[in-house]
Amino acid sequence: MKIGELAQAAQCTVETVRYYEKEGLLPPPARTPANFRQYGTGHVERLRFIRNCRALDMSQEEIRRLLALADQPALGCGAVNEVFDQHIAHVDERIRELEQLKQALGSMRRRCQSEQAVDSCGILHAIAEMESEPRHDRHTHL
Amino acid sequence: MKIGELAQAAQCTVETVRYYEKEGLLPPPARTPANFRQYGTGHVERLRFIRNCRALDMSQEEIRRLLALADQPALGCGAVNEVFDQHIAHVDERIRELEQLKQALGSMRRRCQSEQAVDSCGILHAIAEMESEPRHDRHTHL
DNA sequence: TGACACCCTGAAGCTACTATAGGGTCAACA
DNA sequence: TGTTGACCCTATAGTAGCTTCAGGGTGTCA
Repeated sequence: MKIGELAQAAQCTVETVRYYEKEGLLPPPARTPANFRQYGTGHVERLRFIRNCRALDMSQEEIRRLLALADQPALGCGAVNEVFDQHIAHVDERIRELEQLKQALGSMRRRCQSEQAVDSCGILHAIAEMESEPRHDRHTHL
Repeated sequence: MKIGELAQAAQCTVETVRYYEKEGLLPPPARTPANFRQYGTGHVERLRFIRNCRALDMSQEEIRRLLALADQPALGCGAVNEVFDQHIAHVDERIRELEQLKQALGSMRRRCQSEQAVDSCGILHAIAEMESEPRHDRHTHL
């Protein structure tokens, strides 16, 4: 099958397919005499796997690890579970961060109930009065 | 004050300061004869405001809107509240998305309790069996 | 005079793609 | 036979919000 069919089978665009090939997630397929990419069912499975991982918000790096593990049938799946558990932990952590953020935003929002001049807007004052802290870099991609 | 002092006052790097200038969030300051940037207290306030907004996970676009509103003291703060409320809504929505994701990941995780060969790993099978859906693009930056 | 901390510009790198430009291939139809 | 249209190709640049790097200049102290 050609790249357009493959893309449709995995519900993504042809650009994404070519991108995954360039990134080494999808192996380069055979070519027709006219230099068109030619794919088989193995490619469909692999691409769908990648897209499903992305739908679960995994990073390219996590997917790369999963694929490498899946490619070695001799292995046990302990390492797979580990990658998965780490991903779940990332999601949990991001939820906690956002819940905290929501609290902070809510209490700032309550400082401006009525419409007033911007100079005396409680929200703008609340922002200005925050303690500037060095930005803690995110350890997740979510 | 020079760029290094300004950066320290707002707990960010000098590169970030120069970046904000290039993006138009921070107005270009005067220069010394040696072409060094020279800042005053107004710059400190504005930079701290920007960094505090970023600490609240606002996008550059949201910050740009807030600054434009704050720069017009004649205005009422209704528009400010609107930007803020929209941001809160973004956070809420992202939390809901991640909660859903967490549910999905949890039920997949339960399909592989014991260590086994990767071929029969419940997690890998669960991923492979997912319905590939076209990716819905995120309407928030979070 | 040298060492060192600080400043300057411009360009490239990060993630996961998307979009664009400028071209080639192939089957069908007039 | 020519041409239209759907598809394919490569290479490059753009997105957000910075960070890092290369290759220089400036200012102060010993």
